[in-house]
Order: sequence, then C-alpha cells, then structure tokens
Amino acid sequence: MSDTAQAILNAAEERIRQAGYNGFSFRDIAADTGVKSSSVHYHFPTKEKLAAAVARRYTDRFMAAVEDHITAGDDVTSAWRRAFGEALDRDGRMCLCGALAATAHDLADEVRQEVKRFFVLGIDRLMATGCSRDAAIRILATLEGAMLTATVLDDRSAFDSGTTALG
Amino acid sequence: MSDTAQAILNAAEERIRQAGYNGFSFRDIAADTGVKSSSVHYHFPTKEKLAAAVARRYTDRFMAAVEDHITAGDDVTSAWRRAFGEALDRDGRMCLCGALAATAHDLADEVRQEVKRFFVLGIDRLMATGCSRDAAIRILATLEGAMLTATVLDDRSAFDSGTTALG
DNA sequence: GTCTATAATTTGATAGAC
DNA sequence: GTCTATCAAATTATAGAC
Repeated sequence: MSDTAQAILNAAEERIRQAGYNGFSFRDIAADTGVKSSSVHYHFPTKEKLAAAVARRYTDRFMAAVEDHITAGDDVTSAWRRAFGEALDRDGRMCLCGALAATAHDLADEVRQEVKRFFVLGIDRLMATGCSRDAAIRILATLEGAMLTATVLDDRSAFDSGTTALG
Repeated sequence: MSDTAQAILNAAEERIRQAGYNGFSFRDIAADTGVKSSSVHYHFPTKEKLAAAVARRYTDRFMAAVEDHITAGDDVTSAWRRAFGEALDRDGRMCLCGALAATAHDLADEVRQEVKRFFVLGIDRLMATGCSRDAAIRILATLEGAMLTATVLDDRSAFDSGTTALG
C-alpha cells in the first residue's frame, strides 16, 4: 500500500465520518491529498471500492484497539467504551461504520457488507466473554447511539453520560 | 399546507431516512410525487428549508406519539421504546433525526438545529419524569443505536434485543 | 400552482500523454 | 503513478409562460 493510497484512505475516512457516503467526491479527496481526481481513481477505481476499503481498515484498526485495551487489563465492555471514546476524541467525529450504517439501505452491497462486518464482529466479540446476545447488542447500540448523540449535541460529555452505566 | 406540500414532505422524509441529506435530489422528490422539480421548489425554495421542515414535522409527530403512549398507560421509557419500534415497523427505516444526526457536522445550521431539537426534547422529556440526565441520554442513545443496528443488520429483532433491558 | 427550459456547477469515471 | 482533458449525467436553483 503506497503512501498516496494511505493518504487517500485517511482523507476518505474523515470525509465519510463528517458527511456520509454521499457527502464527498473524488475531487474532495484529491484536494485533501494534493493529487488529481484521476490519480484517486488509479488507486481506487470506483467510489464503492474506496468506501469498502475505508470501512475494512477502520474495522480492523478498531478491533485491534479493543484487543489492546483488553490486554492492558480492561474488561471487554470498558475496552469497547474506551475505543469509542478515543475515536471521538481523536477525530471529533462520528464512528465511520455508524455514519455509513445510517444509510445502510442505500449502500452498494460491497460497502454494506463491510459495515455489517463491524457490527457482527462487535457482537461476536462481546458474546465471546459471556455476554448474552441481547446484552451484546445493547452495549454496541448504546455506544453507537451515545456517539451519535454527542455528535448532534456537539458535546463530548454526552458520550460519557450515555455510557457510564455500561461499566 | 396543501396536499402537494404534504406529499413532498412524505417523499422527502422517506428519502432522507433511506439515504440521508446528501442522498436525495429535488428530481427524486418530484418523481415520487408526480410533479416537476420546479414545483417542489415552489413549495420549499431550498433543500435546507425542505429538510428542516421534514425534521420539524417528524419531531412534532414523534413527541405526540410518545405522549399518546404515556396517556394510554405506558411508563415513559416504554412509551419511547414503542414510538421507536413503530417508526421501524411502519417504515422499515432509520429514525429520520438519527439519519440526519449522523452527518450533523455537515448540515446547514437551519437543519442541524431542528435535528438537535429532537434530541434535546427527548432528553428533557425523559428527565421530566425523574430520570437523571445520564439515564435520559443513555435511554435515547440506546434506542437510536438499536435502530441503527437493526438497520445495518437488516434484522428487526435486533431492535428488540438491544432495548428489552430498558424496561 | 405547475409547467418548459435552462443556467451554472459538480459528479463518477475514462482516454491517453508523460 | 500522475497528469491534462474530457465525457455524460446529475445537481440546485431560477426565469417566465400558462
């Protein structure tokens, strides 16, 4: 993966988290990274492929961060809460997969499958430590919803307020 | 409010819930309602005004539904849960204000204020019955997040699973 | 109120030179 | 790998006839 391809993924992730799949263009990404839009197409031939690659990388990184927190001693719920909180602090934006999930019915199959993967892996990981399926869904839903609420209220503390009861 | 204006609001609500603010056009709405796009502009001069009107009507209707459930004997949390579940059943789509909140940082002020109103009124209403602020945010976040999860998994039962523990 | 027509811009994507 | 140039289509919005 070249530096340019990585810069493109970084720019696309930021744009999608701010404005969703339909809220950015190849020219936006080109301007963000200092190349021309045709060069963006060279690395990612279609918008669907680009968004799918962004979602896949985001999910992989997110799951790795969760595992790191667990290794460092967090219980699984706290590890998830911390990973979400860090994404909010670092970027001040919505969860990438949450932003895409909001328009799931409008996404191309390839993109939707990657977004769905984030949620399925999350539920599976929470269940692997003894959570019931209901509890796993509730925890993930609360975290995504708290991030959504913090985003619309433009108030980071709303995320903490909404998720303290999780543990 | 004319029949045409109401049909436009209906179509715009459906489109936004499926694809977000950036996922529909005046021509889409025109095709949905059987008029020309210039006629849509006659009723709602700009896309911002149209989306703001949709969000305002959605919030007013949603809050009225919650009050109806409370009058019918539900406790406040169950009333909210039922209102969300009905929106999911009736339309099979994301909450309109949740769909818009996901791209809150990209919305025009006029639209963002209306979306924020949904969340602020929701938190206030929950707090009015004795909830702490933390609990109110947590309940609303869990409901929005469960709707998001059900949308991306394309599985209505995920909404029930994520929200049973609320009461 | 709705229409036709159109302006001005942006979009995803491609061809071909270097 | 990146560029210039371009295409065909779609976008928000407006002017003016009826």
